[in-house]
Amino acid sequence: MKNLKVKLARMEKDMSQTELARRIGVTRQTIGMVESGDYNPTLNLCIQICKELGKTLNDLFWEDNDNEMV
Amino acid sequence: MKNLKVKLARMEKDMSQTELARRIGVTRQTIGMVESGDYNPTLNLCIQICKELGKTLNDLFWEDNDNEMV
DNA sequence: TTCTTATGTAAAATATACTTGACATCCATT
DNA sequence: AATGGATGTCAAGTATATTTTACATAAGAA
Repeated sequence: MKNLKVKLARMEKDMSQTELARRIGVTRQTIGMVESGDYNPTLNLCIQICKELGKTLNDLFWEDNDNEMV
Repeated sequence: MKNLKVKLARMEKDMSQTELARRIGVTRQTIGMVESGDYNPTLNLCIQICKELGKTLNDLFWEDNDNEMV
């Protein structure tokens, strides 16, 4: 299942996968896999993504709150 | 630097490293490294630890809130 | 004392995260 | 039509997370 939350947070910042990857110091492909794959990234990678996108771990990587009521 | 938050959360549940590891399906050493090492665990491992200990990613793995005021 | 449980640590093997390089498609410009 | 930016994907290589096995110490119970 896709991680739409990362993708959305990135697009809200008007940032390309390539740009996000460059800032973090990983490859474009790695970002792609985080967003679109059944993938198991490293905690440090998650944290760096969060910080670059101004989010927290719970925001982007904690269990899906997609169907959550406000 | 140590991750005291995981260790504390585990001890609050009166659970040994071995028991936590067994429930999660990893090795005792892995739990030990998470708690006491400069270590970069996998997101899935972090999530499983959180769920077993009744905590969230932010609780146990987000930046240190140790000096946080309540 | 002896036995057991909990923990720390270390070296070698295995599994897998991440890189590198490449090719393809789609879409917006020129 | 042609160029460039953004994304998807794939195969092979490298780095590192996790396992396995093992040994050691400390503390509590029998």
